[in-house]
Amino acid sequence: MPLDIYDKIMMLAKRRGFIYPAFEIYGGIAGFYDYGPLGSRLKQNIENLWRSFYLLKDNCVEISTPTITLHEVLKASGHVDEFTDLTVDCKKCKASYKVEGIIEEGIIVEDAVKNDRIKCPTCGAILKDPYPVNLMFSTTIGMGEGRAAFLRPETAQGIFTNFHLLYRYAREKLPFGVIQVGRGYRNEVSPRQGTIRMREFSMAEAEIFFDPKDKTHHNFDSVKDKELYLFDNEKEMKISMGQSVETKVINNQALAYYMYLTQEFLMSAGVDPKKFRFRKHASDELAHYAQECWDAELFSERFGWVECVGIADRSAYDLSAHIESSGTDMYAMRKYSEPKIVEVKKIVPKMGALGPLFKGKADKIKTVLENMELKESKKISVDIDGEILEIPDDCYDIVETKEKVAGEKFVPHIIEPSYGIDRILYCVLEHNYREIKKKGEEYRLLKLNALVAPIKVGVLPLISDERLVKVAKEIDKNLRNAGIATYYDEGGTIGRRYARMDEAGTPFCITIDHDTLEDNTVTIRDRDTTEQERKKIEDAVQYIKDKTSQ
RNA sequence: GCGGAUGUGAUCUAGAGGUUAUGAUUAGGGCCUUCCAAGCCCUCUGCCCGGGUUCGAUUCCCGGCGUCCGCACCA
Repeated sequence: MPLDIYDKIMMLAKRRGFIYPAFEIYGGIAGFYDYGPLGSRLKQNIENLWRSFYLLKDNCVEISTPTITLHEVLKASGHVDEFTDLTVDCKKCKASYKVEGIIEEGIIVEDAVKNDRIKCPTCGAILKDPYPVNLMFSTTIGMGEGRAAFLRPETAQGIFTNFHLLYRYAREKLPFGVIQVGRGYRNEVSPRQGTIRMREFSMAEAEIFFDPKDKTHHNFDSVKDKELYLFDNEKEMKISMGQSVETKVINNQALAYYMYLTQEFLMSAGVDPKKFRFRKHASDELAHYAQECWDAELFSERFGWVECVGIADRSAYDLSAHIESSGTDMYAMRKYSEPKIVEVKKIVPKMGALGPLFKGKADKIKTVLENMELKESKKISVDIDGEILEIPDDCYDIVETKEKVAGEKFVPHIIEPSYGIDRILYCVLEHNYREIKKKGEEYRLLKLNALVAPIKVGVLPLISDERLVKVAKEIDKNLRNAGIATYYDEGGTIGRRYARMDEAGTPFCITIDHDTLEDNTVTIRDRDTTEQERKKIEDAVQYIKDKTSQ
């Protein structure tokens, strides 16, 4: 079989130090890859470019939380239950299935298991002994029993569990956004598509907290004429931001805005616009927490359309879950323009009467009474640990007071753009890989965008003449001191060195020749045109800086 | 997870039950060299792992792991 583009990219990636299979000397393990020197830097550059969009353009803040996450967090978030699939194998035809997927409609999984109602969809045999499969890596914290924990399947929960603190940090104003860049872990059943599906992967997530009554975005007007490439599972369309929200193709401004930001980011990272689209999730493929979700998909010649970014409206799901499960107040306040005066009828317990009558239970009764909604019925009874107690009239007063109410409490909604960095990185490599013929010979190059290229400039003395080498090394040092990633090379011929830089995706090369010694000029070679321009050394440095800084 | 195919330096590849396992590319050193993988000389790196059969296994058999294809899975 001829090598396809994936094979070629993985070959180049390994040879040039972008991507290696992890633990290869011990046989390797599916779903794990190492980033080599160039890959690491490319990944960092992509991540930092992403940060510049969210931290600077959108004014989010960044936090960093542990990858090991307490069981309680993921139980509350729904991952423990939703990530666990009851699986069953057919001994006859050796297939395995999710129980949920193959039982008759309307039957509960537990009942199906109990009553032998799971049939193999292929051969019809009755299937027995289902077993749970959880896609999260589990571990324990501490010695002995310890506390149950998982490696996080997403970075988002680390942001949610800090919401009340971050809300204070944002000085109690919505909307605000928090980002996190880090590793996530999923114990995939059979990861098979290189860095597209890894068991440990890098993700960049933003969680933007909104008042559910106001999902507008303050930048929306300035970009409302920009167009988005959308695919609603039937047809592709190009539609302006403003129109997409008006016609409810996209539910709200905020969602549309982060889609736009995503599109801009991916283009700056060097994605081919012809291999990009947003696809809307059908209702049956939505994650357990999502209300609406758009994926940014990038086209791979090997893998087809690959989901690289998910932009979901998670509504109040996560914060509500953590409020209920932890008891922490994670509400936000919608302040009235002026405080409202509200007349309130309150029950004020008389402890002098309650105490002697109910003794040890009096304190609990007091708490219940104080939090009770006052109803019309005359008799008041309370439920204390399952015991219904009637409270005589003389144990409390009903007091009418006027209270100032500053606003109403609500659970913020969350819009979550979530990026799979490794997938984006692979697609960027694939979209920018070129093969051309040079003098009849195969010639490979990576046309990486200068913003993300791991090496910004190759510094090359035309020949290994001592005088040229000396100047070249000096220029190289100055460039690095100016914060520009360089690669100094004096080995072999100049053509070979250009070729090396082309394969590494380096956008520029500075060549030091004999004229340099005369007049302090160098040539700058452009990777994509191979054309050269002669400039003063200082101008060349400035030129490279301008072209490559994020 | 199931079935099939497959595994030789960093990369691509030849090979046979038996001395020191091909060739090319890359990489390193040298000569040469005033702009796109030129040439010449030298050099480094390898039979996926474990077990079995055999006097002898990188080669045959079994298992594991990796990769690829199909099925299932991918919240």
